[in-house]
Amino acid sequence: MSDDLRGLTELDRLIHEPARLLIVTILSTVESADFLFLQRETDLTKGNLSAHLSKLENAGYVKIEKTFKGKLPLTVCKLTEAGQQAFDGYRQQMQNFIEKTQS
Amino acid sequence: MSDDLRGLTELDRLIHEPARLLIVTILSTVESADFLFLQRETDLTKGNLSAHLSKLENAGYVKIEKTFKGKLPLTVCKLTEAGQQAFDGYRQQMQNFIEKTQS
DNA sequence: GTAAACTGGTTTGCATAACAAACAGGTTTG
DNA sequence: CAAACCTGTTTGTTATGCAAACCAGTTTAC
Repeated sequence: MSDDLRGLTELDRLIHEPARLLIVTILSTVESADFLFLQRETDLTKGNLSAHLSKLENAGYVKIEKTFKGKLPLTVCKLTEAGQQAFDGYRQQMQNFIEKTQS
Repeated sequence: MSDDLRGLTELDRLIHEPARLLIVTILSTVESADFLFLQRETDLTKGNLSAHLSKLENAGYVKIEKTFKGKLPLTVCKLTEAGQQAFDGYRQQMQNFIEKTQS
């Protein structure tokens, strides 16, 4: 295979998934975000968002803190250093892909 | 959701899949390519390549012609106009995403 | 001349993953 | 105190990627 394209086979699938790419992108622009804010911003269903966040948490890309806002549960999400690096790396790979395929 | 990121939710999943993105990228650089050439270039298994090509064909992104080279079967693949447009559109969306998230 | 190995693929079976509906634990409202 | 609401999680279904197994035909070896 042409080396220029090798990167495509190494894309981080966890970041590559559009819903998670959106979540991570949003998280990269804020200090932290709570569950309902993320739901509004992403338009995902709660179930879907919950599942994606769990995957990102298991990967160590997002840190999730459960607290309370008054008496109601509050789930606060933050991109970790590893998450930020994975995001940066992904964009770098995509940038490289686009450059290599410039028409 | 911030409009800058809206595009992420509209990504063409057919192109977005890394294996197919690789196939389409290769096809965009050649007039046509036969099955075994694509297999060597992509490093996919035959089964996998066959399945991905079928999806691209069903989507109208790739045209597949079955002929013979001597007495052996020969499967020739070409990116269609629709496929080229989908590929261009995908790169445009990704380019836009990268620009909007420039750090 | 036929069995074995090879060629060029396709189909099948399985393990993951995305998605939304249903559920759950707690709280406020009437 | 029951119904509706809030903030999420779990469950069931469907689709997807993957490679092993398969298949039709061809060449090679004996």
